[in-house]
Amino acid sequence: MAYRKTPSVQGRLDAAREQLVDSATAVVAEAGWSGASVTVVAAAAGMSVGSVYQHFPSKSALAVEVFRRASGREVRVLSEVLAHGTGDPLERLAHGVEVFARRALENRGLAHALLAAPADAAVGRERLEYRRRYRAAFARVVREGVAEGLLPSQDADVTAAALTGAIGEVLVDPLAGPGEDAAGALVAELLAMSLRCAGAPPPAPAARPACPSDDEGLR
Amino acid sequence: MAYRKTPSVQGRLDAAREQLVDSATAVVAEAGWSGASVTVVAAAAGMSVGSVYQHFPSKSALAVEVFRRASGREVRVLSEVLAHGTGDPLERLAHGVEVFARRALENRGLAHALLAAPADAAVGRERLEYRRRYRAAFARVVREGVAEGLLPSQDADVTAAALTGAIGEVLVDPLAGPGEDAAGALVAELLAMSLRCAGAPPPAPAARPACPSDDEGLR
DNA sequence: CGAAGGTCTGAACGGTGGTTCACTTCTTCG
DNA sequence: CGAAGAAGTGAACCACCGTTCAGACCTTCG
Repeated sequence: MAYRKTPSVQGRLDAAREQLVDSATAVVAEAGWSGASVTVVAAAAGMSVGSVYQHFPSKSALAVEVFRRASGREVRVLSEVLAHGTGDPLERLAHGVEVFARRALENRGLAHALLAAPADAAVGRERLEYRRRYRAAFARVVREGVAEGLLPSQDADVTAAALTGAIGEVLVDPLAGPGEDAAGALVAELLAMSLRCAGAPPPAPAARPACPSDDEGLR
Repeated sequence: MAYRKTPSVQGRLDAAREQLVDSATAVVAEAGWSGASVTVVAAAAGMSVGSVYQHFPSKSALAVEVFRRASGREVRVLSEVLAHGTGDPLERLAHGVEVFARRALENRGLAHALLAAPADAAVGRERLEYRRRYRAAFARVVREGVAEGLLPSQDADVTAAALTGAIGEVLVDPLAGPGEDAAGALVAELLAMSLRCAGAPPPAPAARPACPSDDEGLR
């Protein structure tokens, strides 16, 4: 034998793979799945088409990896907030919705690709799986809220599905357009809606003890 | 001239076009947009590939027609119930959600194709438009509810988007599997969730004004 | 009937885009 | 250095699918 894989080579290989996945993610966020042809992705990663197939057996496999990484990040963040955040279940739910929505709004392209954009079959299957995880995370905190008497008895899975769908729907459409300041208001509304959806007691009408956030017309 | 289009010929033509759209709809409901190649659709309609192009200038145009017809039916039914049904806005909202969900569950394949399945760009654009209509219909009744003091002040568009998204999400996944009886329970839960989402007063606890909201541990 | 002018057919075409592979370039180690 | 063998390249390949078109077949009316 006159050649063996040395650590530096392996490092370069790993880095190239990383670079490939990152570039592909950027392309997907920018141009959607349909715009992410092997040719384009390879070019973005600064490698040849053939090299792509050194790292992944097929375009589908690469797409799935891209999806998993990005979705994995989001699920992790959301779960963390919902499960191990501070405050009672309601506060955590509120915080979770806000974080989820804010992150999505900050990277609309990627969010759209992950949540809604047309994708090939393999990615579609993965998407179902990850939606299930979003829902599981929401469902858990809803169940906790019910158990603690903060929320009315309900089917937590349906509520969780609704939250996932609702947030996705609100985000998919240019409801807020490219606006940045509108995003804040949108998130606030989304949050209020989410709490109602889970059956949290209404904040304002009950009594306004210490909530000075009345609509003072500030756009 | 020695030939002019006679009514019977025109009738045959129209019938063929109808047949084509219906068959295409069936194929889409069964196999999704990706399974609806021109070849397959033509075969299903009992005509040759070439004839398809006598009725539509392109595959996209046919797909859009299929989408419009099916979605148009749903929007019409939903709007009718929401806008001109009986009862106050809350009752109409409840009824609307139920009708929407029940119809979708009765034809999951088509519902999925209309609401969620990957489709080509033209259909995607159309989908955005129709989602807007669903939302407009929901938003209207929510606004009425707010105006009549039945619902708390809120951004009706966000709530409407949430309802659309929530129902879609609940339907997309095999939450209820192929079950028939489970559908009833699912619709009931969906309905309760929708009312909460819009901020309708809780049904059971409200009825007991004397603050008897004790958690009696029921499940 | 038969000429005129439709409708209908399906094999062939062309564009797109994933995949391959013969070849070049680089790295390792005796 | 130079043999061995991996990494890297990109033009060619191929499968798929929407679209076309030359000809077959049908309907109308003088």
